[in-house]
Amino acid sequence: MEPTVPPVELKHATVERLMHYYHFISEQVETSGTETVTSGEIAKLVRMDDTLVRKDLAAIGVRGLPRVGFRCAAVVNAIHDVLGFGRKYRGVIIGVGRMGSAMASYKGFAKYGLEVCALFDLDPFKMGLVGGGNEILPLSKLPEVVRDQDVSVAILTVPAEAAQEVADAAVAAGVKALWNFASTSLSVPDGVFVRHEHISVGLAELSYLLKQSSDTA
Amino acid sequence: MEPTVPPVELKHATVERLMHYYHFISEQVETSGTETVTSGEIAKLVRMDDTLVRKDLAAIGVRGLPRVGFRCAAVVNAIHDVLGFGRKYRGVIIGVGRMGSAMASYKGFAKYGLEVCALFDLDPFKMGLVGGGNEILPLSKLPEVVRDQDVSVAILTVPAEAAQEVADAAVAAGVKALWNFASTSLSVPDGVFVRHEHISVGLAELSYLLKQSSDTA
DNA sequence: TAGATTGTTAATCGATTAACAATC
DNA sequence: TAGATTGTTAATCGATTAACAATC
Repeated sequence: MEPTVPPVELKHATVERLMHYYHFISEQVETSGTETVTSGEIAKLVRMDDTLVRKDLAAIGVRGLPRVGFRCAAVVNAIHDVLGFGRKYRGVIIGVGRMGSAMASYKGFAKYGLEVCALFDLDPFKMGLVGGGNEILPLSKLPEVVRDQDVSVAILTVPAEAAQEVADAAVAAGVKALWNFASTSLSVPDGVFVRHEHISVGLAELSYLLKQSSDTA
Repeated sequence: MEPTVPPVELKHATVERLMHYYHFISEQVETSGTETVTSGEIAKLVRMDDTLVRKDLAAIGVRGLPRVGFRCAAVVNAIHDVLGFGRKYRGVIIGVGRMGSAMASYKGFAKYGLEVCALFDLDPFKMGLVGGGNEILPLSKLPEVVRDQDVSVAILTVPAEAAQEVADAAVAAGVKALWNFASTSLSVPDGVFVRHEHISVGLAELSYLLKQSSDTA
């Protein structure tokens, strides 16, 4: 039996838009139990053109019905499948400071397939402490854990100064992707994916926005 | 005296790229003390075309020198000025759970002009506790604080279910921008800026990436 | 049926890249 | 001077939007 979802190559921006639809439609279904949604409705709420919504949905193989729209469940399932939320993959958190601790006890990762299976820190005084059900290990154990538990992702919540060093260790240990929460650039070999979650980009946008509005005012 | 930096309207993507240059050049200066940098060098490290780098720098009024490149200090200062990092503005954190606590004690906001001046929570048992030097207040105090301390930004670190309600309260209290860390969409009136810091978008990208690479393998 | 909404092709728009003269 | 690098115009590319026939 063929999969309902065709193989697709999605752009970064498309993934972001799909997540937007995903949230929006899931919320709609939860709160008002709607069965169907039109591209126009989605477009209005996410403030974009309805054609683009239809294009995006067509790209992931969802078909709508004229006069009716799209089945909410079909859209949500298609996004779920295309983005691979049903697959399980494992990650480790490196750097158990405030941010790392918060991440370690966050329960929302599993919904998208990510299981955090170990915590690491550079500080020897933290060894053995427990966060979110996992013991904190020394970085020297990283290669072993990555290999034995088939870890794909290293979540970096270390200070900016330590980020490159830790990234190198994670890459050497064999992770396929880095999820970087440190405010710094990282250089990694080709083939390793890096997702930067720079809080400073958000800050920059806010700062710029407020400057603009005060300039205009 | 005219400002050295012309008034500019920057796109979201441009702000993001500028931050990338900003980090990269600052790091270079710190570690190797370089005085100048060429568009080609920047381009290589941030993996884009050098023409685009020159366009971006031209847009914020930085001029380079043929055969030499751009003065690092000039670039960093121009970005600093255009994005308004020198201006002070105030924010409040609403929702002092793990994430909110981590944010409350984060020292990196000031570098970009943001000062966190108050914490709020819905939980009456948290009232009076202190995080990052600020006492936790009930949400009922929000309008007063926003007015008296000229608060521009509300940082939302509440659970997704509470996000819309809290957003409404913040907008009613008069903030100009919301910085949303809850995994949910928000609807706000026109004129209020929302920056979503959806961790689930990052998760979606990782999930999709790992799915793709396992499909190809 | 009539009409709203889809799916898709064509047109537009903007962003990126190529090319190259100007310049230090 | 020779040549590397800038600044900028022109060309390309891709993404968004408009238009509209197909369809339920």
